[in-house]
Amino acid sequence: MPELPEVETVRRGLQPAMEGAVVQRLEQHRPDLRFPFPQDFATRIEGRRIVALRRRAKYLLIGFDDGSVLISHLGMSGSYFVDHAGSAATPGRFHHDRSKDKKHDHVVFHLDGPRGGSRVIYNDPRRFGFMLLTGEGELAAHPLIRDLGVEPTGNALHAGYLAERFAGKRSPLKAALLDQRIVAGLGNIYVCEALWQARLSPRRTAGSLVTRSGRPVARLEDLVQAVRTVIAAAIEAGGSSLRDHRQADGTLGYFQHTFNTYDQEGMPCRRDGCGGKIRRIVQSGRSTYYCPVCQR
DNA sequence: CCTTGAACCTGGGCGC
DNA sequence: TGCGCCCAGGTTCAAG
Repeated sequence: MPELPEVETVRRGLQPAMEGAVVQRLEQHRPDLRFPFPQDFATRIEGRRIVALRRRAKYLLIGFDDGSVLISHLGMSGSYFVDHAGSAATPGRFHHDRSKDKKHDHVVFHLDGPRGGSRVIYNDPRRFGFMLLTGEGELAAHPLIRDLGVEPTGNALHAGYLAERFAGKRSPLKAALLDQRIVAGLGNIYVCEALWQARLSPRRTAGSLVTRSGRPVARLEDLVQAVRTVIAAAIEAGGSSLRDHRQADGTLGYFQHTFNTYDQEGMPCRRDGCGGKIRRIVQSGRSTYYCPVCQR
């Protein structure tokens, strides 16, 4: 589920319920996810007011009034759900569908906010996600945050930057774009989509987009534009809805309806006049989808 | 430094 | 109905 656009969608969904709210009680249903929960997790969170909900790459950052910060990563299957106390229950399918997953509700934040009480539930069947506590002062130097590359949404991502990072790299473009130390927040889906958009082959080496003197080749600009466009469109659409991904308010994201390559093996390429067929290959152990005809 | 592959964990889909 | 296999949005660690 969660690449950058999904995490951003989660952040926006949680913000109204969480910002300004006080954690009355923290409920944990197991001792760990991918890592053990922080020492005295509940004690350190209970009674604290949430002052800010931010995102860096695929990390959700929950800031408290005492300067502590909860770093939350959703792994492959993590999701948050807001249960507004006292609001009219959404009837039917949504509650019904969700109930079967209750055994994977691992953490519940009981909140008392300016707009009344609510529960924020973290669910994660595969438990690749995790939660850690750090301080505002130590955040930038935290090992998980320290080495992250630029956000794909801002001006820091430009052809000159990529040229510098790609120079001399023999690894495939696909792997280079998945490297969180270069561009932070891209994942398997959006890398495939961006490469299709830029007409670049995932198998081409990253270094092939840089001249010997270290300057960006013209097509590197296409790649920058493609990454920006794909990520912006995905955020706009509220994240993708692969399998059971839902926005925090329970509605489904719908970006999946516009995938040009991801999970489209065998389908005709959607580029006008291309006539190619989408192919699936495996690169560094993960599926890559692309059109061998128009992506070069 | 570089790269690939396995590992972590559960669930869904498919072939038999 | 069930079993076994493969696959899945991510990241880390070991080995070559």
